[in-house]
Amino acid sequence: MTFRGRTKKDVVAEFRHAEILDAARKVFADKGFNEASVDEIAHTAGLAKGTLYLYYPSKRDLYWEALKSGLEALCTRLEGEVQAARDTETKIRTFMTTKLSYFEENRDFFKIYYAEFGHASVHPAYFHKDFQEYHVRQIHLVKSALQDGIRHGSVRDLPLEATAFAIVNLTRGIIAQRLLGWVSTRIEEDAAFMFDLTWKGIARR
Amino acid sequence: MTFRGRTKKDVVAEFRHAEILDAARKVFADKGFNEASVDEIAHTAGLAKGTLYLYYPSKRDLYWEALKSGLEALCTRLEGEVQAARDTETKIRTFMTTKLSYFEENRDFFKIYYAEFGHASVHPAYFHKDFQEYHVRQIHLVKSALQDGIRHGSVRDLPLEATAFAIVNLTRGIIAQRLLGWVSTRIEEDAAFMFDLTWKGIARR
DNA sequence: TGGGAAAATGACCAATCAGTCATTGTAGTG
DNA sequence: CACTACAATGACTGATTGGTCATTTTCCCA
Repeated sequence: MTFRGRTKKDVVAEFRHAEILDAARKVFADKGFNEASVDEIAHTAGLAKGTLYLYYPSKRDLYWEALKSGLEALCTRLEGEVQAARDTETKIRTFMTTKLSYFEENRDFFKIYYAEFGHASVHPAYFHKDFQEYHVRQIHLVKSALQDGIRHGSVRDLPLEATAFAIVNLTRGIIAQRLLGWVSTRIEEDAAFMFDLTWKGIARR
Repeated sequence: MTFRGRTKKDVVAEFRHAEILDAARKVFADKGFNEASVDEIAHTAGLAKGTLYLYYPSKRDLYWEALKSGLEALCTRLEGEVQAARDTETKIRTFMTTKLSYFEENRDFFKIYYAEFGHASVHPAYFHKDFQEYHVRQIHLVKSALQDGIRHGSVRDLPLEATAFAIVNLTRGIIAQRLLGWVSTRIEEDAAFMFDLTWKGIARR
């Protein structure tokens, strides 16, 4: 019996993959790559170590898949919501708030994601490159919004790349600060203020 | 024979400590904490492993000392130069440019420094707290400058903490981007633009 | 229900490496 | 020069852990 070409076996395998990624994300976020042991990830997923190796060929691969699946979901969501926004102001605001919401729903993922920035230089080249790609996608999204804004006159003439980077980076900062528990303000306040500051900085007057 | 109460032995010991920290910074920056072996650090410093343990009690301690000495120097320099600046505008600009210069002279240190942000949550509590202290010192410096600006009317009324954080974070972003080699623009351009954006965002009009 | 295939298991192996310490080298002193 | 106190060494050890694979369990179909 198959359903859309997928056998029951495929469904089970897919479920296992997702289960393992979830466990991996949890443990990697808690301990970091090196301190996390494959045994612990397996047990968190309710499996034996050997089983885990039937689904992922190495610890590194597992790590990268856990990171990548989160990045893919984040980027897709950002692209969807930002592109749906009407004007530049809303697009920029949406970028910030969407990312913050995603953070609140996926703290584990963000811990891994931001830890990776500090590490990218020690990882193998192929890894680094894929990682960078996701960064570029986000920058590109903001750049497009800014370009529209400049064309329509709501945004002053600015170097696109640098401005987009500043916006992505400010958002990053708010999240990183909260990950480290160095802040007690409400997240909406932070977001609102960050947007105000940004808009004052880039809007035409 | 002593000089200001320090024997020749003390001088040699101090020199060894500095030598080892330098080597440690180099290797940790290159490989990250876990991939760096104590053996490699010792050999980079031109010593045997056992000797290194005469000066630092553990790999972790060595790591923290390498990080801390750099942080101390950075903070001292920032405080000196920023407080010497006359008006708020110059203070903010000085904060940014001084940090960028320090980065260009101490790439190794910054690699460790920024890698640590992603890791702070997995390190022991005492470590985390000391690390945070240096962050607070920088935030405080910028906050004071902003407060002066508000008092004198050059800066609009803003939430100090959040604004200071945004400024520190923007600077961080410029540096991080360059560490990762994701950028080809001249650093002075980046700095000038970043300041322009910030000042437009915070100045009274 | 029985048999065969696929999935799951966890004891095991090999490699790595932080930290130790018995031994060797050296500098200062009388 | 001889002696001592301290600095330096690096072979060694114990602990950890990524990855393997022979064995056991589960599942499915005839």
